[in-house]
Amino acid sequence: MSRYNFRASETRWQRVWEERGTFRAEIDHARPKYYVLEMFPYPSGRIHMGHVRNYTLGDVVARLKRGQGFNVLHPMGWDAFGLPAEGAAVKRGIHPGIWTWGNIAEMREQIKMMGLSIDWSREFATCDPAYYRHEQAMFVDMWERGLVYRKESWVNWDPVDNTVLANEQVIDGRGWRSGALVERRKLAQWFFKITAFADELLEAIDGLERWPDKVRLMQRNWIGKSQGARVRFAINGRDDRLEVFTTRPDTLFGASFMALAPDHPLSAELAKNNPELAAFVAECLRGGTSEAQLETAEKKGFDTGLTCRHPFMEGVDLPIYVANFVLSEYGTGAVFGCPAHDQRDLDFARKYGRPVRPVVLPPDADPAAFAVGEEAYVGEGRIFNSAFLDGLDVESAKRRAIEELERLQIGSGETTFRLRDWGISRQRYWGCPVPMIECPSCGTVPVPRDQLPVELPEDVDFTGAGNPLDRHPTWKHVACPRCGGAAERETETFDTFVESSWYFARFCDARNEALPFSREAADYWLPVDQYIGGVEHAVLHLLYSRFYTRAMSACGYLDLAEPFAGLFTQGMINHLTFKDAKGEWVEASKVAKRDDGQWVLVEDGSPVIPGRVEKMSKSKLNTVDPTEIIQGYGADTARLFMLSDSPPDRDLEWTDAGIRGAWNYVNRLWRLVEERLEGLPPPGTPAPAEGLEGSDLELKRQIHRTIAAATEELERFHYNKAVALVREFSNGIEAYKGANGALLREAVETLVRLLEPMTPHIAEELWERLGHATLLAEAPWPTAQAAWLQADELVIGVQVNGKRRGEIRVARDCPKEQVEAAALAEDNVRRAMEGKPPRRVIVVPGKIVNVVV
RNA sequence: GCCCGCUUGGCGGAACAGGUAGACGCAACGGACUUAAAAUCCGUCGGUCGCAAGGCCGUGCCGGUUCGAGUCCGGCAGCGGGCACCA
Repeated sequence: MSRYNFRASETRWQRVWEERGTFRAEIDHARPKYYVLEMFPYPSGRIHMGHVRNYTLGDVVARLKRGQGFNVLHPMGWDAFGLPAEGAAVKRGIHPGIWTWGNIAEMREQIKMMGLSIDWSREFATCDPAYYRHEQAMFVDMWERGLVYRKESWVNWDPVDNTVLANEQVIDGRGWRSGALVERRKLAQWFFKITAFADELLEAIDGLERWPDKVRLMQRNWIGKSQGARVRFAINGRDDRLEVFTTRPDTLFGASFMALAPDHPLSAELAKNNPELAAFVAECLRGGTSEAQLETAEKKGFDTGLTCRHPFMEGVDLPIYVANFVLSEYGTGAVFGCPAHDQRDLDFARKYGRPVRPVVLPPDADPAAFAVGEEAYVGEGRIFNSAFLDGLDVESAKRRAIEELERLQIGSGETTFRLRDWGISRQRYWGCPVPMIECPSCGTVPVPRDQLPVELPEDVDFTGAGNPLDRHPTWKHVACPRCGGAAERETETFDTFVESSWYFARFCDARNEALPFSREAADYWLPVDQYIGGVEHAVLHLLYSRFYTRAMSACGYLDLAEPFAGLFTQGMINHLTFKDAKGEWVEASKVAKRDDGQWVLVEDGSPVIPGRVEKMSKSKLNTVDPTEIIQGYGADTARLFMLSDSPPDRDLEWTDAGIRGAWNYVNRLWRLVEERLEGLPPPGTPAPAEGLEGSDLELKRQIHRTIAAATEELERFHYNKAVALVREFSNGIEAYKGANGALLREAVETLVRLLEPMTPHIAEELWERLGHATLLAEAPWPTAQAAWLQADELVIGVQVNGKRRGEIRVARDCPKEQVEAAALAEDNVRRAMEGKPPRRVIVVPGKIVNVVV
């Protein structure tokens, strides 16, 4: 008997699938389509275990759906723009493009080792002008439709590197690379008008039924809709008014001060003639925006000396402060403070001696005695101390207050969102150039479509500081497309999230030169039926894509609101970490456990200390290289390990024992089939369908029960349970001692067929060994026959007073009375009843009997 | 601080919608085969008492609902994640 040679088998079947074009997808209106997509990789150079898990999960879906008769689209490509390429250019003097394309070539080979059922003919990289030219064209379309605009906005500016930093790149107020103190600067930036869809993006979340609740909730919070009112306060001694947004118009009678953001226009105006205020404003603006700083920052205010009139209370004036806790970007950049019912306002009021006037009375509180101490009251209650609002509950009072504001024409109901427009300008080289030209006489002019793409110049030097495109001697100098005069090209590039916001649509028609994709292809393939990736993209990428799809629809490229009908977020891969005696991280792959349980460094036997199980990361030296695993054990083993044990949405702990467990099963499967080949009738022999009894009947039932249950678990992403079912089925086949060859063939073929989505190579190999001339990857998925799904005898537990005391065997359709009688007659049950008569007997058909004495 | 999720053997995890807790696997232990090792095969495997039959305890902790709770309800603790001067 031969031993399974995974190396030969895996390369062979990968070649066969490729040569036959087994996984090529074409539009076919005769079949239902199914689009499976995993979040495409950034070409860093090596695949990691997270990729292996991600693509294994996707491949199970793709192969299952293909078996079930769907026309499956399962593509792969490269999210190829990004900062690491520029980092490599600075560090090693390689052009970002060369570095990126080299990495793609390597990673493609690594991914291909996994034996995924991918249509490689649709592969593309987003750094290819053939891709980003369409992005530029769409950008111009969106600009023309008002979905793109340019405006001054505050950014994190690194004064050493001369570049904008994303919030994530500011660590403790300093640039992540230069270490320089980050400044807040106002800069003209390009924006996508995502807020135009804020309400729609929020409402549509309800319809994303096949998305995880967690992600839907995170998006809801991110969009952050608040309903309230805009109130215009009259300023004493001035003609203009101070506009404020509040979600609590019901507490207006509790107002005791006003607060402006440091960069509010009024703050700036007043600071001009007030050096002290100017210094205060500067101090606030300098303060970092990092979370830690905000958390510890003390509430500080500066009294401007100005006052507002209370909108409802004659003769009551409210002092106007500039305060460090007010955000200029949210609402109107100004607030009214109601200390009794807002903790932050209370802290401020206590510090600056402002009155605290409660206006919401908690249920059962005494209006005469109720006072606010160190904690603001934010709960429900009745309004008091509030003239015409007195006696109303909070919600009614909000409505009533808004009515009054509208009647007096000093305010109105308003909805605000936390969501901001998406700033996409990056002062970087390795990204898609913004296809715009600034002309001194014509203003902003888009690059004409026939001149697209605006390609990146090749001859660029990388020093790491500033924007190479801006420093390029000639690239930005162009003639204005409108007037022909001297003009300047935009030297910024897009945020790389723009590329990933529409790549799923490009896969539908990846070779299209004239268009990003044809309407026909998009209409046929989209939306993505099943999208799979890490939860770290729950907000950014998944929200941007939802916006971008709507924007593409607005421009007529397709007619679709939601790009991803189903979303699955996989867990991370964790691994044990190790440190040496000095407390330095030790590479987990160079460590082994001695027989006495001590962990040691393999090369010199020196002891190491195992630490926590943590997410695989380079810094903790606990990564495992997937290619080494695939070369050592085979892709099927690696895939099976990814699917066994841990549910796919939970974190998976990498263990050597686990990979050996998968390896052992692959080999056991091989033996299982090989040892039985001789006794099998030729392929195509009809499966026995009647007259079965004993172990034959048992096996027949297990075949169909396993088909039914495994299919269901596979469809529900319960891959660990599907693996368990299949293993149980293997155990069943191994235990079968009968001689029915046709039945055994049915069992073995079913086993192999069920395993194909998980371990496709060995399944394909065994399918051939079983005498088939056609490919398993093209074979239909088996159907469970209802007749074999139920046993005719059941084992039922019997409880006495809720404690399990025994069990009885009864026929499936045994009437209740007989079940009851059998239960009461059971020895152990009678003993537990201690001769007492049953007071009550509960019979749950097919499940349990409970005798109450 | 606010919001969400999780907590079951030595370990990963099963238990569909309240109905036999611990499927399947890993590890461990005992045995067979073998000169030996690996591989393979057979068996044991929540704790505890018992020769056994079987008993008692057991799903983070406290309480409740129910004939019956890992599952539902209330409270608490621990762990993980998201958001965070958002007015």
